[in-house]
Amino acid sequence: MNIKKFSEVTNLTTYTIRYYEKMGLLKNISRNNSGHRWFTEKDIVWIAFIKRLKDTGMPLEEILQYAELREQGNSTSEQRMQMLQEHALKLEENITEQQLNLEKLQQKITYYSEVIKLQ
Amino acid sequence: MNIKKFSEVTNLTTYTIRYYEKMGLLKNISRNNSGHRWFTEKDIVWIAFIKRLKDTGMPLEEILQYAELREQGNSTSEQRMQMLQEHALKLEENITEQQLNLEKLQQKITYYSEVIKLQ
DNA sequence: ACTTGACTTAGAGTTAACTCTAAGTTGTAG
DNA sequence: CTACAACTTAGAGTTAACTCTAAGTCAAGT
Repeated sequence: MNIKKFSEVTNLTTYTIRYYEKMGLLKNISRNNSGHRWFTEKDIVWIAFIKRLKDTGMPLEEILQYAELREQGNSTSEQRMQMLQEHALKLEENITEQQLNLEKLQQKITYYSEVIKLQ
Repeated sequence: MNIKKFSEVTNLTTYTIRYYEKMGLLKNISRNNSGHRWFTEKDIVWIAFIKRLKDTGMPLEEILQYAELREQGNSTSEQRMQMLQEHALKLEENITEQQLNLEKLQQKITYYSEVIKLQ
């Protein structure tokens, strides 16, 4: 598919897609015979994974490191696994923290509803 | 306490504290007789709340709106409660999403450990 | 009196992650 | 064969949230 279609499928703007390619997150994107990018299923899967890492708070620079290890093939599996393990641990901690934050907010909301009742 | 001490207590740099004041998040900070800011317990509590909103993904602009309602006194309690309710809802959704993300990452880690075992 | 160090201000600089512009090329429809 | 839309590139501009600089004031210690 062309970049327009890919941008619809991935929900990224064409700007962002080219930016990701320029910074090295997307490699070996094939081109059709008029020099335009041609994206495939594999690219969709890879972008989905990038988005998951990003949405869970991994900075693009770190995702780039992962991408570069991936580029080097199977010999880097262990390093990549380790990156994911560390990230998953941070994520777990973050979820716990957010659950506490949510509780505190709900307490404050309850407090507000008491105050409003008395007005 | 002076800004140095306040920065230690709140874990914000003095730059950030002045920035928050300049943008309107901190109002009516008192001054000592040489014109230096003088922070109190109330300011610590308020900063802690700002940080909670920020850490749960609320942009400073929105926190500023909240701060301005707060400034206007009790008549805005209902609006503030509504802001918090909407925010808490988003946070709840986000936590659910992150839990799914964590599961997916853990699946990937499991997959990696299988691959590595076979190498 | 003078140095030192913490404070003050306005405003400039930085960083991450986009987002856009300008100038040019290519493929298809009329 | 010409208009037009979609693509290409390099590089500039934007936004949020800081982060720092420069130039100055002030209080305490020697």
